[in-house]
Amino acid sequence: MPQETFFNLPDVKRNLIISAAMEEFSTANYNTASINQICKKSNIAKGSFYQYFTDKLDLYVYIMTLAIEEKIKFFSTVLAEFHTLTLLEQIRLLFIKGIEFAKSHPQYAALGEQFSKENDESAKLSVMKEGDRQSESLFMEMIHNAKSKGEIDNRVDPLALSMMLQSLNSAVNGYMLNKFGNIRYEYNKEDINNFVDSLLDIIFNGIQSREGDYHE
Amino acid sequence: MPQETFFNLPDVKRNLIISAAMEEFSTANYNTASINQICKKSNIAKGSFYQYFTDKLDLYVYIMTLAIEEKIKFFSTVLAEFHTLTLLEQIRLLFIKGIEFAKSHPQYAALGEQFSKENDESAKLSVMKEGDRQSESLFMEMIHNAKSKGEIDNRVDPLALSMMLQSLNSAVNGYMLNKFGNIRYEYNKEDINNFVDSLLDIIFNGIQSREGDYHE
DNA sequence: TGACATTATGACCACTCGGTCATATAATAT
DNA sequence: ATATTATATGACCGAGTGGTCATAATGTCA
Repeated sequence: MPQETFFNLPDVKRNLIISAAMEEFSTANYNTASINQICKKSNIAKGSFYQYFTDKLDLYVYIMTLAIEEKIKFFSTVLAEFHTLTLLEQIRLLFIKGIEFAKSHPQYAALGEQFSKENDESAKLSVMKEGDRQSESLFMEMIHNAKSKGEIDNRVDPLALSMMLQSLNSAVNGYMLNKFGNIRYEYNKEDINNFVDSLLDIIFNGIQSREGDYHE
Repeated sequence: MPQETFFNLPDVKRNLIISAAMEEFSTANYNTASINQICKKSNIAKGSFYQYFTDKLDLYVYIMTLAIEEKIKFFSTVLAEFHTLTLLEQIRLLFIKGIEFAKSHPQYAALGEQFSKENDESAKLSVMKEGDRQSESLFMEMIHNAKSKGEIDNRVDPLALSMMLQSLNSAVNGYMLNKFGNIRYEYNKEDINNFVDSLLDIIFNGIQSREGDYHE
């Protein structure tokens, strides 16, 4: 955690440092990101930086924690109404909300992307000790719930499905980010919904030839 | 491409350099990987290195190209008999072979992992200019083939399915690598087969409750 | 043996890195 | 005005980076 000095800073200055750091860590990985650059971008002296943060790792964990908190806040309203929904609706909501988050918080999304690619194990561990961990078990919980309600077939392997959903979730985000990175979200809302529904259709109905209409 | 001098080297020495470089590039990303370390590991002087390769990028592209060629060689026999198989068999074969490749060529697999996480865009571009590109269109081709044969439902979105397969393919590999990284492959052959089949079952039949047996 | 081309070497260059520290400045309290 | 505390600063450190180059060693002909 940053020193008290950092939080005593005027808001403008503190936010400047934060956004400079976010820019750096969303562009480069832990080892490549440069404290010097962050200092330059935020117009503070090197010595000042080390009065706010004990070291590079301290800053890294702080920034990543901010991103995680923002994401949790964004998803909290969704999760609250989860128990009223079917598995299809739940997954759909998670996918759509994930894309929405990336659209409305591109900086945070880029930080998450970087983090998932991070090479430095100790940096990764330090961040994970601080928060998160829930998304993995979230899917598992959803699956078990749905199974007990008879929403999904008994033959489905929960572990395989969970891995599948996790993988798809991040793939969809990455895909959308690359594809529509610079276009305004509103414009593609329909496309995105259609794409997500196509994915869900595969997951729920399979790809094998089937006769007639959806037998839902 | 390396200089002629490099290929004139005695096999032992040349291979030592190659394996030292592979070790480095499978552990660190492009910017973090160190020429100095590679020289130390392979017992050559810095000056010698720069008589073999024009610069770091030259070495990087060369090493990655070797890995790609090895992977293509490994898959070529499989691809040759593809036209005789159903989509299910094709996908199954790709998944299983992918895991086998990672097991029997862990170094190459690690290089691929690193490459997929690479931050340096110019390094990535240089490698892609040199080879590859096929896996993306391979899935699409398979899907269109299967559709024309009536193997999969008309309602399935080819793009969504292609992305799904790609994503799952790499996820399965990463998952297996993490899970069984240090255990011998033979030991888990059954587990792996079962897991892949669970995934394929979901893809082909969906997860929605269905009555009776597989209606294949 | 001597001439010539090929390969090997490591000190050296300019640069960047994360981190330190003595010192200067500003703010607050007495 | 003085003493005390909190903040700001940038030169400096040791280490590592990719890359260069004059020089030394080796191999190959005549």
